[in-house]
Amino acid sequence: MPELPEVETTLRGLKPWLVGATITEVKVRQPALRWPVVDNLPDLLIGQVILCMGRRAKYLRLSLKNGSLLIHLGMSGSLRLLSANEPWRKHDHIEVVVHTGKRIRYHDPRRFGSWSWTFNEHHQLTNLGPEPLSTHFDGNHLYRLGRGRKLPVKNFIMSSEIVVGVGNIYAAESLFRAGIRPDRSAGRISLKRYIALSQHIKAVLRTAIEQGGTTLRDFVDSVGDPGYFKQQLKVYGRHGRPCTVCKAPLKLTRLGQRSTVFCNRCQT
DNA sequence: CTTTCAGCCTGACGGC
DNA sequence: TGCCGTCAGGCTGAAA
Repeated sequence: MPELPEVETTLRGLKPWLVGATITEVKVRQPALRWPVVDNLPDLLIGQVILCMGRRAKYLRLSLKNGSLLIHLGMSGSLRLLSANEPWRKHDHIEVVVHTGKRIRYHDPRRFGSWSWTFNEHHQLTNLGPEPLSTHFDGNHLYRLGRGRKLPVKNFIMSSEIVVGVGNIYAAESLFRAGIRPDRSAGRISLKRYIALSQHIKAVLRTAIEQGGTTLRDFVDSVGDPGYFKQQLKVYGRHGRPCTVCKAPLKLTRLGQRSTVFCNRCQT
């Protein structure tokens, strides 16, 4: 599934081909995504120049003169860069063609993703916490915002108003590396441990971005390879199997309707 | 205010 | 073999 590293990799791959290009064609075959795609999207985009592209949280933003397009890949979305017209595959929902002939295809079986247009500010981007890899995110930030909060620390670090881009996989992995139980209350964790946790979150995400950059470098031809970080996962998807540190069987629990794996001995 | 939870959607998988 | 239930997951908005 697209986590922050895949979104970042997608951005880096598409940018050179799209920034500065003029949109010549837009086809929406399936507008029923997370939110309905506006029906005049082609009119809004055709003839416009893509001025710049960026990422905020797990959103990709394409800035045009009149406004901007915000794309979220949801659970199963991917963007493929095509050099020529290709037959539409099942679950290909949207295509954007630019004047050079390059085209991007949006593919999303579960349709949890979104394409939203705005003339000014995207409301989805307000109330977002800092980027995890920025200097605005550190142990002090987590400690300060965690005071008085009773929810489990895993849910806390997965909240986008606290910090963005930490999904279920990376939350579990960084908590294991920091030795913190995922069900511990956010308000009952020391500054020292939050400093360690923030550092592990950064390290895990950085590694995954590097891996994405390696495995998905040719994402032009194949997108969404889910195996890129798998070898490095120490807890996610490994419940019942031995802890890599103490060999005790890893526990499975549910927090906030999310499956959560942890080591009952190493995480306290 | 904080926290919980249903809902969106398809494909994979297990049990019968 | 096929059918049916369950699960997976990010994010929102409503309920508690």
